[in-house]
Amino acid sequence: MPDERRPRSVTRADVARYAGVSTAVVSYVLNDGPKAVAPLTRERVLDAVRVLGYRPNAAARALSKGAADMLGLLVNDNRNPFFAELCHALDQASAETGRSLLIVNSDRTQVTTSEQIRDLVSRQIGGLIIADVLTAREQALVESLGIPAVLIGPFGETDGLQSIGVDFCAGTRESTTHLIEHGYRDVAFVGSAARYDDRERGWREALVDARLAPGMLLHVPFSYQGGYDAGTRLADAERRPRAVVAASDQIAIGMLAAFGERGIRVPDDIAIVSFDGTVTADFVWPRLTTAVQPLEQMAAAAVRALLEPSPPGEHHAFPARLRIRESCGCRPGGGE
Amino acid sequence: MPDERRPRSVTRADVARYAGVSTAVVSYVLNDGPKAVAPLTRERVLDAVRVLGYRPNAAARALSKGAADMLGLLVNDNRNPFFAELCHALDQASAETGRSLLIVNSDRTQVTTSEQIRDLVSRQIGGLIIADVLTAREQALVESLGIPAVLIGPFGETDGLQSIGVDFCAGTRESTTHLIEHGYRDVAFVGSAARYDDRERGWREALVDARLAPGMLLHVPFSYQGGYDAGTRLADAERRPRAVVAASDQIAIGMLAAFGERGIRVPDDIAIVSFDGTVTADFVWPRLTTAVQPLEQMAAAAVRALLEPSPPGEHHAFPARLRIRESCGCRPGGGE
DNA sequence: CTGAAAGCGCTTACAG
DNA sequence: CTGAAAGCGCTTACAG
Repeated sequence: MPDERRPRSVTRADVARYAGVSTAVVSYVLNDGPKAVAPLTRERVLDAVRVLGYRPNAAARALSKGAADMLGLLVNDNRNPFFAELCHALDQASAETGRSLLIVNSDRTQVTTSEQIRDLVSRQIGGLIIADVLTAREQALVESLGIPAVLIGPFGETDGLQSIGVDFCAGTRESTTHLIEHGYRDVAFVGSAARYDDRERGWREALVDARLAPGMLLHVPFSYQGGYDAGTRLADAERRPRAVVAASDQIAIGMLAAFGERGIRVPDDIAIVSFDGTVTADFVWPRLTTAVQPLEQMAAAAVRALLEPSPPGEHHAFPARLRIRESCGCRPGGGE
Repeated sequence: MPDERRPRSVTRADVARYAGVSTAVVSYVLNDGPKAVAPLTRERVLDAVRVLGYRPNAAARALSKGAADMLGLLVNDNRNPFFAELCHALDQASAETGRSLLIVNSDRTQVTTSEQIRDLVSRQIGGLIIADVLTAREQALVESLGIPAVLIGPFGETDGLQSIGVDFCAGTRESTTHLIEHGYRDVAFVGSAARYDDRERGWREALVDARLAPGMLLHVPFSYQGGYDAGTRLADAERRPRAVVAASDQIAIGMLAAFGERGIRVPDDIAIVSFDGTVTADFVWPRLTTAVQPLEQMAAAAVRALLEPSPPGEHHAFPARLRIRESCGCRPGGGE
């Protein structure tokens, strides 16, 4: 028996020969076009494919068509729970259109993001999903490359690119109002200093609506550590707020750790609401009341935006939905 | 000005023309081989590349070479924090060899894992990393495809495939022993029923070493929910154990929620150690004492195993390192 | 050290 | 409805 390892894979020509047709016809039936094929011929081809175990070579197809059945995703760090969930949703959504997702983390030191974008494009991706903040230069690069692109995540809207997000302002306003309805008058906010982020504004507006004085405002990175640091500062404040709005679940969880460490009880000593609706928020104690982002819908919209692009600059904001749990002081499932 | 969108990209032929050489020479300099090129010619080519802003077409290259500069990764669910960190490490490791990572989640209902494997291979990936449990059929498929493959994660070793993991038995044995040294005599174990998982054995051996009676044993899925359920059962047990070994951080965190909900204090009422060393373990309260898996090293080893394959069946186990924090009853950073 | 040319496996006008 | 053939942009023996 000759060397059988990595058998030269069967090619379109083999299928054509076996079925007694031209390779063109094989293409037509496999791609359902662009030409019609007689039902009987079609059956013969399909049969040959089955018998031979034929699989098209995606690279050849990509070269020929000038486009691979792949989408690119640029994300800062797929370990961040929110982005991990977003990646997953995007993988699903793009798989539903028969495309694979090439995920690239931009938090790498050896390579610039521009390099990564160029690399993605050289792989003939059909579109680029950006779940990351881009510098003006980088965005200009993306626009000049001429491939469909869409921004997704908490990065606001921008001229020149389509974008998908949620209504952060309304979401935070609602959760802040919820806290106020619990009777807390002194409501702090912990979020990022990013100017594209509307969560701070939502919090502010809710306080104004309720004619409350502005609460304590802390800017930290979007991470457990950021939340932990904020929690520490809140705990040590001369007048500790009675409630706090966290801009993300991660921040809230970091705060929980800082509070736990100091014996500060949530929600009894300080109530918390947060944003995102990641799974982890449901498995800390107390469970987090959080504004849930509809990731599946957002992901589907992002993929759609690549396949049938809208005008650049167009922004689609989905509503967040407040999920009530224990951290705000409610007793869901308790005595309702 | 004519239509400038998506300018026909500059090709190797353009570069060759501009530099006044053949396309072969362009290839030689860009790939550093297989032929040598005169220094001056080389400069001319490099210059042309710069001036024209040339980028090789990866699809053409893949077709020509029969291999894309891509590695495939099959993972059950990239949202699981441990696997999210593993994905990230693998992305880094493969990027370091100039390859992109095509990540595919197998937790999809519309498509079989075998289909996903075939799809990956049709994209001409240079190797397949499997961070997932495979059925015998699926593994046979991988082997028959003849591409380099490696199993990574808590899935043990297997004939026919190279694999990378950590020494679960020793790791758990060490953490269990640590608990015992705290004076706890009644140590439970919460893990999976998987026969490839050696963590249960490590726990058992530590108890035997200490001449302790076997503790309570619970089998649950590797998830927050699994941990939560286990925590509930532990809490409701007629004789609640004094300490528990969790097979993963996620399980431990789920247990923490169940305990928190019932007012059971950790570590005062029940001490916990877990496994994995994910970031989240450091930001719950109490912080988890956990056996850390050296993900970067494991990822690098996995990529290496693809590029210079070892004999199938070969297994490389890395040691886990116990990270002491508060959940076991220690006071790290406290009064040491 | 360099070039002309075949080939990788597809897709798709162009004829019939 | 089907086929012969050019072309996608690379790589790499094969000559010189």
